[in-house]
Amino acid sequence: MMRLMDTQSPWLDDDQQDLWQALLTVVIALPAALDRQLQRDAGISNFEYGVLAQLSMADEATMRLSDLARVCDSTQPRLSKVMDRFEARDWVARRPDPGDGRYTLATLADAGRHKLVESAPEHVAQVKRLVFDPLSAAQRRHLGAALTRIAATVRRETEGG
Amino acid sequence: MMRLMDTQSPWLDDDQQDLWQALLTVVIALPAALDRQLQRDAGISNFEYGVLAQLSMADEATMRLSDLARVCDSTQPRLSKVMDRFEARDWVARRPDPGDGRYTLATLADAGRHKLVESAPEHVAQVKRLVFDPLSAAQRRHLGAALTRIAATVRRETEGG
DNA sequence: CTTTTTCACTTGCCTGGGCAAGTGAAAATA
DNA sequence: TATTTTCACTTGCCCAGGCAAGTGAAAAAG
Repeated sequence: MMRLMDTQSPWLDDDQQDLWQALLTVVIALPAALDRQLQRDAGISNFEYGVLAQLSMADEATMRLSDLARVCDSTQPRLSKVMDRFEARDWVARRPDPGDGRYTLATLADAGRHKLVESAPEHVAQVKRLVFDPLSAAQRRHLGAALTRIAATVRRETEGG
Repeated sequence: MMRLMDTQSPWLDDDQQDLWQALLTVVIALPAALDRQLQRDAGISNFEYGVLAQLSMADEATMRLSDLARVCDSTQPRLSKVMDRFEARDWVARRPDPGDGRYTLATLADAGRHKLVESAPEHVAQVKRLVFDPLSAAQRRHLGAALTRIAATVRRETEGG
């Protein structure tokens, strides 16, 4: 029930239903599993880890908050509050962009980089165990290609409104 | 930086990094996009939609809460609070399992089924647009296979502790 | 039969995050 | 130059969800 087979119908067919269920499990349970590991071992969330990692990869470990929000798939208020916490622990520093006072530049501080380097190995191991180990090399390639397309579509949806 | 190429290293190589970034975007931005659509059009979250859908597919539209929590990848407190809201709107009814008073049976009520049927078309259309339309038939098969493996691994992680 | 343990579920407390309104800076308009 | 609009970011209010403690029922132990 709740699904008809006609390909033109508004419903999903059986194969689509299976894919969709698997994707739902992944988008719900995978972040939860990553959060549990990082919270237990490092006291930070998966999202916070991502913010530190993105900053660390930027030139001079510095980015505008709006750019950082975009690459982290974050809203501005959410990132703003994460930066409040990070600044309180001296993991990052904020300052107005000298070129345009509307922007704010965030720079990863030593303590923040240390936190990232310290928590990375266990986190990466968890990612490998949950995502890469179950797949063959070919499956990884296919998965990467498919996810890249979906990610691009979702990003357009998010930004375009 | 933050990534070395050695396959034995604790880091991800470039291809893995790309896959991982795409997966992060999907697990973060896809639920957000689904939530926005459902919240706007139906006033419910993606998770709440999933609860209604799972119940609707069960025999007699009735399930034990613990089973429902499992198929929805939910904790028990989270599901318990969703059921509070649903019961307040007469979308579901809860009663003790006659066979074992520790379990609670949840049954989808008419109003709940109506809500599901009413909100399904736009939601399914959104899923098709964001997930299926960007992919070829072959990519869908490959994606389904890969996600099924990852989902199984994550479920084991979640249940096994 | 009584007591203890093990369940399934719920409740309370606290934090994270969404949205909408507020602030301050730069650009556009007059 | 003065005013308005646009932009990047922050703040306040509210609600969802995680965790740990609490409740009530069934099984196990005595």
